[in-house]
Amino acid sequence: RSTYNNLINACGSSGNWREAMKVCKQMTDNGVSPDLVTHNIVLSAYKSGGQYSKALSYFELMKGTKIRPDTTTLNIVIHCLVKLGQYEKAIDIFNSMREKRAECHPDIVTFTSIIHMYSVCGQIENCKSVFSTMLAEGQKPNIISYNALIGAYASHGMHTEALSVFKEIKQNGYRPDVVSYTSLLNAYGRSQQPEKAREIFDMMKRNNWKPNVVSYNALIDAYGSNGLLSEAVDVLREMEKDGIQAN
RNA sequence: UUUUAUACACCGGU
Repeated sequence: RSTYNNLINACGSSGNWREAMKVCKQMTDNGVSPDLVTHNIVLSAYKSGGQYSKALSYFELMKGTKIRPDTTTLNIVIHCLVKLGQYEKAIDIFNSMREKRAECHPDIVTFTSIIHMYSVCGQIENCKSVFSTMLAEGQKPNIISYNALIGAYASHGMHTEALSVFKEIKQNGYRPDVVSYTSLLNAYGRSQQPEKAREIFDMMKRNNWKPNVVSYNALIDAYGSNGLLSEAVDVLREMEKDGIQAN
């Protein structure tokens, strides 16, 4: 079964969900029954292939089996619901997970997904409150959850709030990573402060992080969308000089 | 051992 699971996963995580499903069928044809991990891998295969509705249908089928979903299952389902804009349903699942007698409870991934969801649907205040709820429920944040919060503020140009989360990361003994810096950079780019964006970019380098193609793109965008076209082009050169392939 | 969360741009679809 592990062999099949690995094979399905190999197909699915490379975006090849059709192939993943073929292997899945082959597995049952050969008398090997899927387990919870198989189901999660299949859901994940649909998710990676952008087949969110198919994932939800599969989840419905799964409910008719003896295999109970776990937190990972529900996390994938929430992810798909958010992609489809079905925020209410995502919240329903989240709330049901938070009930005391629930079979599986939210973990750090669940909370991060919900923070991201509120960011996507523009309810930024809720990002912060979900983060606070998470802490109150004894779930320690990690760099990804912090980044989700910075990203939420950044996507709305709320640089002051983004910066305060960035500082909080350090105060709590974590180290901001490339995503943290790039998100903060975006917060400035989207609030018409390209020079501040550049400062963050340079700070990232000084702290021994290698900006990746996303970071460079973000800086180019910070300049470009604020009318500083020659600076934007200069970044492209800087990028080549630093050995980062433009995309 | 295998499954889930966060950053940019562009393009296409509804």
